[in-house]
Amino acid sequence: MKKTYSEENYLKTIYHLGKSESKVSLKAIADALENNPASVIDMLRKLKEKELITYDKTQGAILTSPGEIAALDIIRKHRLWEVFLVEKLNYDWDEVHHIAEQLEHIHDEQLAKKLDDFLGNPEFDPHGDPIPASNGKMPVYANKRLSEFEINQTGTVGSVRDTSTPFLKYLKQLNLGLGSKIKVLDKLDFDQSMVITIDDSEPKTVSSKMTDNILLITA
Amino acid sequence: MKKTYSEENYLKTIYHLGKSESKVSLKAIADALENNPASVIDMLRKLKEKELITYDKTQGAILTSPGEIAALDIIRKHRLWEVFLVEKLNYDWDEVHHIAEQLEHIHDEQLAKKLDDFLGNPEFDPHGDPIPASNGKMPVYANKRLSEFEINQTGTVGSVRDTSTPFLKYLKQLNLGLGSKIKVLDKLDFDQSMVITIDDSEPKTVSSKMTDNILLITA
DNA sequence: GTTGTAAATTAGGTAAAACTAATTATGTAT
DNA sequence: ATACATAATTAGTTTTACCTAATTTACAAC
Ligand SMILES: [Mn+2]
Ligand SMILES: [Mn+2]
Ligand SMILES: [Mn+2]
Ligand SMILES: [Mn+2]
Repeated sequence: MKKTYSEENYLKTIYHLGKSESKVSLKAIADALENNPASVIDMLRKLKEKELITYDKTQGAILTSPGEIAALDIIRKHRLWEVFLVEKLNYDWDEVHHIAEQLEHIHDEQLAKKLDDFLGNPEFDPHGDPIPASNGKMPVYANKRLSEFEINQTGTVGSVRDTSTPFLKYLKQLNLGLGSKIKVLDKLDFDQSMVITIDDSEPKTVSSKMTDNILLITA
Repeated sequence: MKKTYSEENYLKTIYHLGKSESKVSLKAIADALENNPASVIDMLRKLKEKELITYDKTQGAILTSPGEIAALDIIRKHRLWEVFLVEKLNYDWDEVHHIAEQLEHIHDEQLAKKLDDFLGNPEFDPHGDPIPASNGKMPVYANKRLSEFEINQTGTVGSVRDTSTPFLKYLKQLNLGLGSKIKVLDKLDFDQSMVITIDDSEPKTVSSKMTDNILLITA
């Protein structure tokens, strides 16, 4: 049962939203895909018809088992291609998302496996996100947000939750990348902003919006 | 002016047909794309509107300069991806065409150049077809059909004109590949079939349909 | 020059995936 | 309980890229 480009994007989005929110509402999907709610309900009915999701207004959208397998397959391909673009073609990590967004939809039975082998079976993509294995299993890794750190706690950057170009550009400018050592010097009560050091350089102040999107491996 | 997947396929097809036939008729395009003539005329008008081709029933379709640049860009990407699939992912040469058919439509300013560099700036794809440079220039190479050879003439296989899976499988079975040395032992007048040796092995008889699709470098 | 066939063209229609503009349902605040 | 705001849904429309079924044009054979 082959899926269209658009169906694949919906499944992927529902999967991602399901990880953070307890209910995947029609509105949330519409926002994530920047589509009109009227378009979204059409597609949700189509996916329901194909038994890739269940949907009703109170429960929201939930992937069925085949739906989740399909979503993980797209995510796997997306992240493998990102590794390829960065490791082999020398792209910067902030340039690859929109290309992987296209490459993830290439259909071929053997492609993901061959690409995976060629890349040396990487476990994480250039943003630190885990690459699902072909059986859908995810490696576990960085999981604590910088925003949840206490004063004086240290950790190593393992992943970023926002992969938009502006955010990644901002991190580059801060000299912050995967593997950077972070220490929290201070935490301001009134807006949750933090003063941190990155690899022991001069202290910098960062907003809660920033610290919420950095995941670390605790020391 | 970005192009759709479908527009790109039409431009590519018109380019290829223009190399072999003097007039690219609507019918020829319809056959090549396995589309209905009524669909083809719609698209030809759209491409004409965008000034990527000229078209009228007597002249047929002709690429304008921007149209040819676009076509060569798709062909370049197609052939570079085929090299990648064969050289890096270990696909066989008969498996890659339909994947390249998808990959050629990935849009990114830097991608073709980065891929080209990564592959070591190859001049020919796995089927021996020349890869246009970014300026549209084609390397020249194998150009004589086996069907045009005389008795006792020899040559080296440099390219195949038909890249369909059945044809390539047939060649594999004959033990014929790029670089194979061919000698013509006999040519049958009544159906133009030939008796040849491949790398000096036992003589084999091949049809004119086959010899028409093999291009050689003459010794 | 009539006739037959193939090629080109017209007219109208469909499916996918989006949209806008109402309308209805739901939940929260007063 | 009422009112307001937000979410969900309906109805109808658009664009792209196809289609089928006529119809018209071109051209070759006789
Ligand atoms: Mn990404
Ligand atoms: Mn996508
Ligand atoms: Mn090919
Ligand atoms: Mn194509």
